[in-house]
Amino acid sequence: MRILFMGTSEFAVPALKELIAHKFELIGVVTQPDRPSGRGKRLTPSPVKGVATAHTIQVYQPEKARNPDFVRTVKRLAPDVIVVAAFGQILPQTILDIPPCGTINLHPSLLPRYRGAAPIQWALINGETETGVTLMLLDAGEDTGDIISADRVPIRDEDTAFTLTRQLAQLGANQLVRCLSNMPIGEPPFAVPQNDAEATHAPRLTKEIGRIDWNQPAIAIHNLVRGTAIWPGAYTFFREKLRLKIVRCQSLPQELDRRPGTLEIAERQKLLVATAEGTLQLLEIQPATKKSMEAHDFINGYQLQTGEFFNY
RNA sequence: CGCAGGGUAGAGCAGCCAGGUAGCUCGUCGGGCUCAUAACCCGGAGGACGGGGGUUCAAAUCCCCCCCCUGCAA
Repeated sequence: MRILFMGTSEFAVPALKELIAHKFELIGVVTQPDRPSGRGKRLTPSPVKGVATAHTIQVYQPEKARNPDFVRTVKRLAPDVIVVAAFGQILPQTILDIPPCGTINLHPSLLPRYRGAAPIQWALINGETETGVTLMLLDAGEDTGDIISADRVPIRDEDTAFTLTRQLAQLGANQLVRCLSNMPIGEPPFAVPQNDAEATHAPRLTKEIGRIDWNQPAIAIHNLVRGTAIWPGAYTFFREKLRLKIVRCQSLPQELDRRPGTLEIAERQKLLVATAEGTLQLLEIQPATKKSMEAHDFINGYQLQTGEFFNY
């Protein structure tokens, strides 16, 4: 079975690796073009490209998937099935029509919930206690295609976008291998339509979403920290201009009886912040321009005093 | 040539602009106080200030080159 893989980010890597490990016939890998990235704007290949080239698989990097040249290329490759995972571009119907077995997409949520670009992040931000990864047939809509299968996983309190992404990526990869191993010949796998009435949307995060509002309950802020961990991070401002990213924290039920955003140092080493409801204990902090550090070191190095506050 | 901050005791920071015996908080070691302590008091160890050159009577501080770290941006 001729498989064309399309993916870009870290989430797609386990899927590609599993396909390689199980010796599926990969006729090519499509990924986003190398982008200027990182300090100094060096041209950087996507994580998926790194894996593909390491296994000497042909790589295609169209600027636009709907580009006629690229569509012709896909036709020429004549894939039986296209597998998509975190590719980052909308595929035009002209491409979806090509593979006789359909285009299979790996989506890290329990569809129809959390359709869109940032399902893992929003599930965490919303404080969900369960999520999953869904295998579906891509259609013209955004994550609206028929569902092939889904795996559920509980979200633990210590989960962040990092841990969940890693976990769901691996689960999804296994699920994909299972599906491809049982594929019918010459036609798409069995799938059932989504219930659109239950659909919710998980749009791409923006930098502004990471800005902490201390007038929110401690639990909500803690969830924001977990959900934005990969990017943009949950941040606030200290002593007027210093941007601080909260890397790790914990929400406590106790009330500080201070204005939200006010700091309190407890037992010489605990960094507490008053919120609208409950208290947030900061465990790990990263001031802009510094490496992330323990709250304890932050208190010592910056000579923190109870009563100081965060601007927001 | 994208913008910007930084590398000073085990950790986090100050000192650098206006060169002249290296400082703060924490940790650590020893002693004391205490029923006891992560609390408090006293004392000690630990740093050729990222690397290399230069200027100077004198460089953590001024000049040049290199290495490394980080935030933003993408």
